[in-house]
Amino acid sequence: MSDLRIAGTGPFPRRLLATDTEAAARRMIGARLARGRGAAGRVGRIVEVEAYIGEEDLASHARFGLTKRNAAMFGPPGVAYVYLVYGMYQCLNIVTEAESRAAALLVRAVEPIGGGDEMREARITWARDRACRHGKAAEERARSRIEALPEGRLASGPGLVCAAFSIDRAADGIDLCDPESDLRLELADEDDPLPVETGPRAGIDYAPDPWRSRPWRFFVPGNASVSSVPLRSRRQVAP
DNA sequence: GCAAAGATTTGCT
DNA sequence: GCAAATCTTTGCC
Repeated sequence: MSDLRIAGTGPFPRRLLATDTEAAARRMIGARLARGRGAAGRVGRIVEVEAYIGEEDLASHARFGLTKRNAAMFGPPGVAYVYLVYGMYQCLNIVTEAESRAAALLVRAVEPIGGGDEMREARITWARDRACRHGKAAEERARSRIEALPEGRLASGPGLVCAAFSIDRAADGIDLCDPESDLRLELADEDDPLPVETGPRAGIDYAPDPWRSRPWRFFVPGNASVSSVPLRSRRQVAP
């Protein structure tokens, strides 16, 4: 396989994100997420996203209106919205639609195409920083588990994308459409279009219908890097 | 001020 | 299949 880290496809045009979010989601499948440049650069194809559209979307962080945490969602398109979930995982979103309209795409899975070794190192570093509280044995278990992972599973979940690309809250608000940015988006390879399927979003059982059922998860069917999603509700309602 | 839950992942039963 | 880990934000007193 050739080194695609140098053969870039060009910066991702902001106007493709300023439109309605469902259209942007389809364009984002196959687009590249890039961190750094040259020999230490990391690049992958986005193969799974979820759309969160407007303050009226009761599954979205924007449902409470503008807050300190979600401020980036209310900003211009092409900017990163990064948040902490469950106290330990960071999630990367790409802001869409016009400024003041709160909408974004959650990047749920990336297929590595360059810099897989660097992603693996970043995953191990991330796990070590967390496992250090649980002793050396836990640290060692995590390291050997990550070393055994197939390259395609290094960024197959929203928290894992951020671990593999070293993304944290410091990246909140940065411009992903700026080609000079260390963390940035690039166009999809036109010669290699990917099929797109849709389904309901994951982990939003707290939201009422119709939001819970909206088919706003977009993914490449059969792609090995797509995240494994819980198949049903994990909490049962008391009788 | 304080309790509760969350756009997740991992490990154990 | 289920619960723990871990901390910010929200919602209510």
